[in-house]
Amino acid sequence: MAGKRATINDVASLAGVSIATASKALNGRQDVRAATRERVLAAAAELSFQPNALARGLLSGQTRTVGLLTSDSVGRFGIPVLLGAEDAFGAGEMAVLLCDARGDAIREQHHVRALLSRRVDGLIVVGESTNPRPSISKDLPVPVVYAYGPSEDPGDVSFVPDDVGAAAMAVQHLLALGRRRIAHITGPAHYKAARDREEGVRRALAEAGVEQAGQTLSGVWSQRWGRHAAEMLLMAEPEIDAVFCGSDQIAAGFVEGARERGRRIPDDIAVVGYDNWEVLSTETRPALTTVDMNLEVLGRTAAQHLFAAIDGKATPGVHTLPCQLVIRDSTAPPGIS
Amino acid sequence: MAGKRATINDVASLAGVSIATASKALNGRQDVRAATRERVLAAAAELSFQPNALARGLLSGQTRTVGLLTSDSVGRFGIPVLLGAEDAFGAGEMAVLLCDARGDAIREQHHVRALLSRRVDGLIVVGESTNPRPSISKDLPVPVVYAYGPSEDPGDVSFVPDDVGAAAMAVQHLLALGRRRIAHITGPAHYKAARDREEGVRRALAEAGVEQAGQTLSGVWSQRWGRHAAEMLLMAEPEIDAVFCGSDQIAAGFVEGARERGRRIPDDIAVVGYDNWEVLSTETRPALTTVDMNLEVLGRTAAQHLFAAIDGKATPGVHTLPCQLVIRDSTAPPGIS
DNA sequence: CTCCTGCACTTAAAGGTTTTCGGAAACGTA
DNA sequence: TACGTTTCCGAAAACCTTTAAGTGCAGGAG
Repeated sequence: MAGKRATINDVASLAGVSIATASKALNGRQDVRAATRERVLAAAAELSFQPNALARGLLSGQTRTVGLLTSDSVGRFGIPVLLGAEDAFGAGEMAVLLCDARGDAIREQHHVRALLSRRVDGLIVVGESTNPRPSISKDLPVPVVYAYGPSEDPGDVSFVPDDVGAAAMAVQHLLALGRRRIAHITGPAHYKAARDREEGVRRALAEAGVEQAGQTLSGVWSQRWGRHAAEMLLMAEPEIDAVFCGSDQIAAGFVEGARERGRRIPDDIAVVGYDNWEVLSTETRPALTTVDMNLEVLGRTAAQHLFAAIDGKATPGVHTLPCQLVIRDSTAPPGIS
Repeated sequence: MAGKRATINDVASLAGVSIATASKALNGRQDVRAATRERVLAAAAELSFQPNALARGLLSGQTRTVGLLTSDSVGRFGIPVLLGAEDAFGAGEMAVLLCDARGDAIREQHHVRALLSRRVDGLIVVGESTNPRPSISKDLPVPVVYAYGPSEDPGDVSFVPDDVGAAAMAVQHLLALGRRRIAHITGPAHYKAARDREEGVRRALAEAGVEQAGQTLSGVWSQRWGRHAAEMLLMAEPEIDAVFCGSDQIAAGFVEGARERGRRIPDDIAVVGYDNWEVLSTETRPALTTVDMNLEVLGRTAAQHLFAAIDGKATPGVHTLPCQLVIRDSTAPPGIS
């Protein structure tokens, strides 16, 4: 802990110039003689001078700081988005002020006020699910971008993964493997993610003229439910040859349950998961074919559009970003496994 | 996006007082008449005035902001620490500026400079492992606290989980269950965490006068290694009745491998994991008895001590925080399972 | 010689808030 | 009335940086 920090004043007097000249020299302005600039730079280095971002921000009205407001403490979806955003910002010298509202609207309001008082240039709001959430953008003096969970207000800027398209892609993959008795196990129906993925399944099957094997099974997003669903499904529809699961946890549970009932994965039943949560998707046996929502890309995109919005070029609406199917052993063709 | 933001000047003129009086009224100072204070508060509410934290910080030299510097992008350990810190700060109106160095020293330096230029009041450095890391505190004008990964400099303030004690506790738990042929499978020996946990095993066994079953098996922190280790171990030491694993991933793999070889968990072999990574520890069958490092508590403690250090009351040294054994089915007494 | 131009630098203002100090009014006391 | 005390409020400085405007000087053109 050194003493008082050097100001541009100290630099100027050490270099024997005025603070205006010092400022110009440090910022690379042109009307400074090379020799003078050299002296100033040397003085700054000597004092290890760091310009005070507060003073600069006070003057310019720009803090080069954005607030990131997340609701899911556990961070399973928020973290990749955060990393993507931090990545996009890091390149441009931006900083991220992180706040966790813990799903509490009051706390969220509180955090928004605190961020505004710190004069952030913009806000990214990360939802805990893809369900639309109340807008906070009303009367806010800075632009806001919603990531993962879109705003209810279509005038806001939101970025969400294309759950419908991804589910369709997963089913098309199963169809391409020759599977025709395809079932779907997913999470609670009050999740838009569950409904969207079901919709994608329906579309892909309709397009191919194939009937879904049994009803969609809605439960929770857990491994336990996957095991339980395996029991029920294999009882009701014993001849299924493929299952698309709404999460990797469900898929891992299904694999376990199906194997206990003597089904081989992927030979008897091909399985596709969702989320590409590495600890599950790559470590289970067989490794899971699964949908990767590209959340880091989503976060980066949201950050880039926040930049644009700060510069006045907002692009209102809910933008869906494509997902990616990561193919692994759980849908390998029969001959190979 | 409203127009220009209200300043205390606007509030003062709307209330018909000077800015000094407005400031005093807003900050609850005593030498303001009640009626005047009322007028000022009403004016502030009317304009939805938010004091400019930059101006305030410029004057007071305190930004009520701390920097959190993390190295592990994946965030398995960083995130809980971050949440704990955010929790401790949130209560006191502090904000967290998040930076991810991605394990790159250059980038880290860059971030430190950026944070310093923003005049953070302090820094928390979160390591990616418990291996000691180079200090950054030298000549820094603000206090620094290290969490999870301690600083190499004993003059710094560091908080780490008590890996030795936790491993001993895990082994004592197995001994209390009557197990006497206890093996240990863990991660790479260049991790201090692996060496510490091994040391804890050694101490607990020595104290009880029990020999370890076979050599400690060092591999990687993966489920795959756990499966592989199960094969090797059951070949070399077929009569083991308990295994302490260096991570939940290894434990999950071991359970799988042991079961394939006909061992029942926990009846034949009791298993203890490490990390309490919920997706593994609660969802596997049987649910894993495991060590919880209380990382949120660690983060919160680090944050609180950073507060203290900001106030000039630093407590140098490496402080170890106790872990907690979470007992689940994988070590249930024989009769019950 | 005067005027103009361009260069290198300085002065001063601005940005929003807090705080110290001083002033004015009201009130009580002699 | 004169004076001291209390209460409430205002003027101005301070924090640090950037930038518009201005100053002084040298050299070239007329």
